[in-house]
Amino acid sequence: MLKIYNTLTRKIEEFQTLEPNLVKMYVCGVTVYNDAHVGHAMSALVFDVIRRYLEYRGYTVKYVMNYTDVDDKIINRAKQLGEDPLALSKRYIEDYARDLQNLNVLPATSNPQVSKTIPLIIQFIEGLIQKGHAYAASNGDVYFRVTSDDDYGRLSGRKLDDMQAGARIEIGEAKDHPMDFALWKSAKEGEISWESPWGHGRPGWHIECSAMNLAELGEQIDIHGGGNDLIFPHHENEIAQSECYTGREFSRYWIHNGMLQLGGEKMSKSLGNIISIKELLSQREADVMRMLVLNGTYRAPLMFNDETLDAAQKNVERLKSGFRAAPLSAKGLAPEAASALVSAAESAKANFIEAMDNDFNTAGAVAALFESVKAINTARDNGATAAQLKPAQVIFRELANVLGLKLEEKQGSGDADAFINLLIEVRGEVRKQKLWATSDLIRDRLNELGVAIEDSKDGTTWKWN
RNA sequence: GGCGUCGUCGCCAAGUGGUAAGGCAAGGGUCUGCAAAACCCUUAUUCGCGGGUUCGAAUCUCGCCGACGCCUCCA
Repeated sequence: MLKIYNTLTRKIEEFQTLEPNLVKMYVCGVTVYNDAHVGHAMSALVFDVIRRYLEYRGYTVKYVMNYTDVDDKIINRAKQLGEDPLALSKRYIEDYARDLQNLNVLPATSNPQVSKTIPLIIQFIEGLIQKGHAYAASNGDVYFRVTSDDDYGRLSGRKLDDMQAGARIEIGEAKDHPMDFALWKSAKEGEISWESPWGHGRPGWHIECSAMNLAELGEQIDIHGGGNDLIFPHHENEIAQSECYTGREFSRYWIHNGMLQLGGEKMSKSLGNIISIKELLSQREADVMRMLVLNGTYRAPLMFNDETLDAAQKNVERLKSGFRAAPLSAKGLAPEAASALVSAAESAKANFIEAMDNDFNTAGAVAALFESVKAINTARDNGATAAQLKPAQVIFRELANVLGLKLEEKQGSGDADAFINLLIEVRGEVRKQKLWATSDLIRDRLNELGVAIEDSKDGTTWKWN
């Protein structure tokens, strides 16, 4: 039985879907005006693993991740670059999609965009006004009336009275209540805008997600995800809008990932301490970033630095060792030992599922993977043939896939293989003659070129580092 | 100040009332000409501190200390 921590109730709850075997899941995507950073990667990876696991458990997952392509920051950046805002956001949408692909994140079922949801957003706002939950101000803005929603503050655990102290009203805003938030913003001169009953303008941030949710998944969804920095005000406001509009419970489960910590601080655009996904992937395999995330708790802050990345890289290397081939000359395992290997793999699988069922305990799941590796490597050391390793490796691969780990040995171009094999062969001859200095020279020089040599009783093998 | 998360081996980290998973690092060993890789063994009587509940607590409860996040755009 899958159990999930629900931010809304602050409890671990049994997971039950609205419709049998179908999970409707919405995850807040990014505002596309710049390169996505490793913090975005963490969030994307967390929800990718959740999605993969739900599918592994037999659910069909409708996975929606939006792009915010209309926003102040986009408009400002476009102005700076002298570019059309929608052209700019289109570039970064394509860019982010590539980043996600490079991180081995499965594509969403759909990626709605604000700019393509405007009519529904307007309709949504009109509905809220009709029901008395929103009002058009004199300046052309439309605001949500927070006092009209008795439940306002329920996700973040805040009371309206407590919130007022910190709230501030920007100059030019015409709110009835300081916490009222914009559903529609009137356009400034020369800004991108759409025609609406309230004049030219564009949607506020929060209404976009409510509208795209409705468009893609309907009135009620199973899981809403995002970073925990979105709990307030973004998700709070989404709940207010959606539930006031439809009169029904919006999302059953709210899942929030913790923030990536860079040098002890949260990484964010406003702090400027950013490492882009592209920078990271130019130095590390996608599996390394994924392992970093998997080895922690998705809800907790995650330390991102060279040390934690190195540790993650070693974990990845170790897991890869489980897929190494058996030597051709392997003499084979006794039947009991071979079946013990299969039981070990199946037991690891059971532990894996148990861990993942417990609020996606990926660290526990990774530990189960290490169990598999150990069993496989021990069997190989004891002389298991390729055929005997196979069943355990198949299970191991299945579990690695659920976590989205590729665990591929690095491939060279292929062109060099013949020459490397030749050098290995020559080295073999030299070793027969006990010319160790020459043999070690070849090994060292190949190592410098990224080729790792491994001698064993059964001959010499090599791989790219 | 308000809301929330969290403090477990040198480091990362699981554990959700029944007597401390896993990885890295470290030490010893097997294999090897020597390495590397892999394998085997060792490494927390103890879970921030102090009370309480219980036959029994890292796990529940109270207090304290400390870290972090949100309360303004943010994954």
